[in-house]
Amino acid sequence: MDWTEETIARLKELWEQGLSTAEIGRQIGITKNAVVGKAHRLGLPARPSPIRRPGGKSASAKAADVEKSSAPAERTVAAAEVVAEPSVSVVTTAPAPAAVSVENALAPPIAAEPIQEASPAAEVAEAVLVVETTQVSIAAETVMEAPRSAAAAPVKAAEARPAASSPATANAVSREQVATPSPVPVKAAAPRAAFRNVVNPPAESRRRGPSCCWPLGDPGTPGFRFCGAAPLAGKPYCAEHASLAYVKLRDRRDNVA
DNA sequence: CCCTGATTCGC
DNA sequence: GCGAATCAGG
Repeated sequence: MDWTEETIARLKELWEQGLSTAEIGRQIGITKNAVVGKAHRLGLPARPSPIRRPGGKSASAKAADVEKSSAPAERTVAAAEVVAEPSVSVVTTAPAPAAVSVENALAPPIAAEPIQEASPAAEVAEAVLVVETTQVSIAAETVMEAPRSAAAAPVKAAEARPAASSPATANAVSREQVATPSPVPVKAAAPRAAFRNVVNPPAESRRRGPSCCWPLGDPGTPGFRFCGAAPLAGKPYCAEHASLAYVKLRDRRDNVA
């Protein structure tokens, strides 16, 4: 691993976001050991560790430590949370499961994503509402379209995403997983892009407040920027990029970028 | 078993 | 400096 400025920056960024070391490693394409090692060397703030090593504190110091253990909370939620999503949405009933086979249903269709999470800002709530209603129409639309397009388009979408995110196998799916955006993160598959245009009207570019930090373009080059769309509550990415970032896999270790 | 983060230590 | 191996708690 050559630690370029970009990768270090990315490491720091993800570290500050509270991602687990393993998760950071997956996104950067290195092991968690490398992440921890580097973070340690960089002097990044330690996380609450699940263990105390013999080299460190005495046994008596243990009791004092116990109570301070407050976890990074939100991070732990992310995985489970996304797993739940496909079944949650009002809209999910319609096209997704039908179009994508059960074991590929990992790709929570965009329609399944953003809805219920509590949004701090009223502004966001509003946006969610818009999305929600839009989704309904999408769903209806897609239902009608399904007979002719289901065989081709949605399935392609399902397999295109993981393939684009990493060269690894796309079919093993049972757990939640963060896939690596390759250096240049992935143009979404065509069918998804179609959805996206409806679901995310170009309002996002002028939003204020938290913004999706999915990198677009090559870091260090003029065109590089971050997505900037409104992120999902509690996530660093917008709905679109969260769906790229969180991918189900049977075995995470197969998916290292 | 799975997960987690931290330390160690050979390279 | 790097990171695999290892540890140890949940």
